[in-house]
Amino acid sequence: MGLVKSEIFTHQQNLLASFAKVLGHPARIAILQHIFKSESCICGDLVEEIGLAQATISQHLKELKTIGLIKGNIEGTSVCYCINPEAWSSMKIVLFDFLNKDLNRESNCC
Amino acid sequence: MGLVKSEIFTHQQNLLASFAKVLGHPARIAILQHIFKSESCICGDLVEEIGLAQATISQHLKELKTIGLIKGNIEGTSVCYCINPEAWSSMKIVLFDFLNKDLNRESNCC
DNA sequence: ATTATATATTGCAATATTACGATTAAGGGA
DNA sequence: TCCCTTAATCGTAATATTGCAATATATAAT
Repeated sequence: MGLVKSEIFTHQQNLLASFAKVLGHPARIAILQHIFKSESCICGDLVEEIGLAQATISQHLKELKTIGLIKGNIEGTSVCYCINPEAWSSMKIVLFDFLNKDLNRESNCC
Repeated sequence: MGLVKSEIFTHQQNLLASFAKVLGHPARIAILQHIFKSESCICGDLVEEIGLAQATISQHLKELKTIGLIKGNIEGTSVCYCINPEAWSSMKIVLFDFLNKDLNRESNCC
C-alpha cells in the first residue's frame, strides 16, 4: 500500500485533493509567496531565500510545474518562474467552492 | 530525511501547509463532503459510503480530528462526527488570504 | 453474563515524500 | 576553447503515508 485508491473517488475529489496536496508543504508555500511578493518573475534566488538545498528547491518547483501552477521561462543561464494565472484561477474555484460549503449550513448539532 | 524542515519556515507557512496537507487526500475530502451533505452529524456510514476499510476510514477521521476540523461525539455505541465551525472558519481565513494573493497583481511577465 | 454492533488501535507491508550530495546539461563570458 | 554559473536530474537514505487484517474497547440488547 502507501498508494492512494484514486479510482474509488470522483474526478472532482481527486482534483481538489491534488491541489491541496501540492500546497501541503511549507517550502512550496514559501516559493509561491516569493513569486507573488516579487513584482515580476523570480529568477532562482529561492535557494538562498529559503534555506533548502538547490536540488530540493528544484524538486519542489517541479511539483508546482507538474500541476501547472507555475511556468518556467529560460532566460539566458537562469530560469524565470511565474504563476500560471489560468491554473491558479481554476485552483481557486475548486477550493473556494469546497471551502464555502459551510455557508449552506444553518446549524451544527454537536 | 523524509522529514519536513518546519523550523526554517514561519508559523503562518507551516499552518497553511498543515491545513492544505490534511485536505490533500480524496478520502478526507469525501468524508468532509459527506458530513456537509448530511443535515446533521454523520454516524459511521462512511465505511460503506466510501469504499475503504473501516480501519482506514478511522485513521483518516483521526487526522481530521487532530487538526481540529471535525469533532466526534459518542452517541451510544456509535460516534457522531461533525464539522468544528471555528476551526473550519480559521482554515478558510488562512487559505483565502493566501489564494487571493493574485488579486494584488496586475500583470504577469511570462 | 453473553452476544452483537460500532469504532479505535496495533502491527505490518507497500509505496510516497523529503532532503541532499554528486553529477549532468546548457549558456555566457574571458 | 575553457571555465563559471545556473538549474535539472540521479541516486540514495531517512521518514511519512496509505491501506488493511487482526485485535481491542466500549456500549447496547437479549
